[in-house]
Amino acid sequence: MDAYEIQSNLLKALSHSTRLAILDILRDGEQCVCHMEATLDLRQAYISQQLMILKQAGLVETRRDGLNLYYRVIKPEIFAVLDSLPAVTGVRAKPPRHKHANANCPCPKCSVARNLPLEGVRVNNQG
Amino acid sequence: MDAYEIQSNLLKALSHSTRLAILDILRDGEQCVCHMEATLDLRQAYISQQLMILKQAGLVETRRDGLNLYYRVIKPEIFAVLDSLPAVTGVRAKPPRHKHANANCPCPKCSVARNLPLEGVRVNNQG
DNA sequence: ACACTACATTCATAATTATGAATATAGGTG
DNA sequence: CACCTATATTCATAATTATGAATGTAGTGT
Repeated sequence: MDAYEIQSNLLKALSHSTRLAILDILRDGEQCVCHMEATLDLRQAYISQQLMILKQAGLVETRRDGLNLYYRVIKPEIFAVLDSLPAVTGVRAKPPRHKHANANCPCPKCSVARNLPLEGVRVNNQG
Repeated sequence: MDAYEIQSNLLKALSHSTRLAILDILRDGEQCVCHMEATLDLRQAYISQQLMILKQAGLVETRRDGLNLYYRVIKPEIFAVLDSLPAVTGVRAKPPRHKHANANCPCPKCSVARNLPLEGVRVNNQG
């Protein structure tokens, strides 16, 4: 496989809007699948498929913590690739933001972000 | 079409080894189709197809000069995209070089580069 | 061991892309 | 206008990708 094929394979792995969104989510560091599911509002199986493609391309890795699998980018250099696109296209995506209020993502990060009491802890309900 | 789709469309236009090679050829400025044909050793119709894809993606433009059509990149920013790839892949393609000695590309640039006498001009043949 | 949770995989098919072969066209020249 | 050259387009099909539906599996708690 010559250099151009290798580069084009990388580009193919990147050239999908869902995968671009996933990578943007991973800019802030590792995130679990359920987080992406809630953020992108897409089916879990679908996201998993896209994650597999990124994994096979050698762009992401996983870490298990209990039930949750956390994905992270292992080639931060791809962000330089992504960041070079707006100069060509003239558009810049604003990273998808998980609306914690509506989502019911059970992963630790989201529970905290949502400012919900942790299990077993109770705050006084006013109303 | 949202920003991610636009970006992924650009990436799709780039994610093909022949098109990457064509763009590298165009780094030095405009080139005619016959030049690419000789350089890449690919059929004319095939190259023309790839050029159409680059054109539809808004990356290249043409200029006619007599019989020859010269293609040039109109978004030099794409070179920044291409240049960001080696850091991820670890490989760097060396731009395809047209071997003037073997090729018989009739375009002006190539004739000159080959150091051949122009039409009608004769140098003394030794032998 | 059982049930549940978080995630992965397989299967099927629709959609798109890749690419060769053949043919068309536009511009130039005599 | 007839013909040549450089390039484009159309057609057909193989190959790949996209994506939903269904199902499988590993880890966790009881």
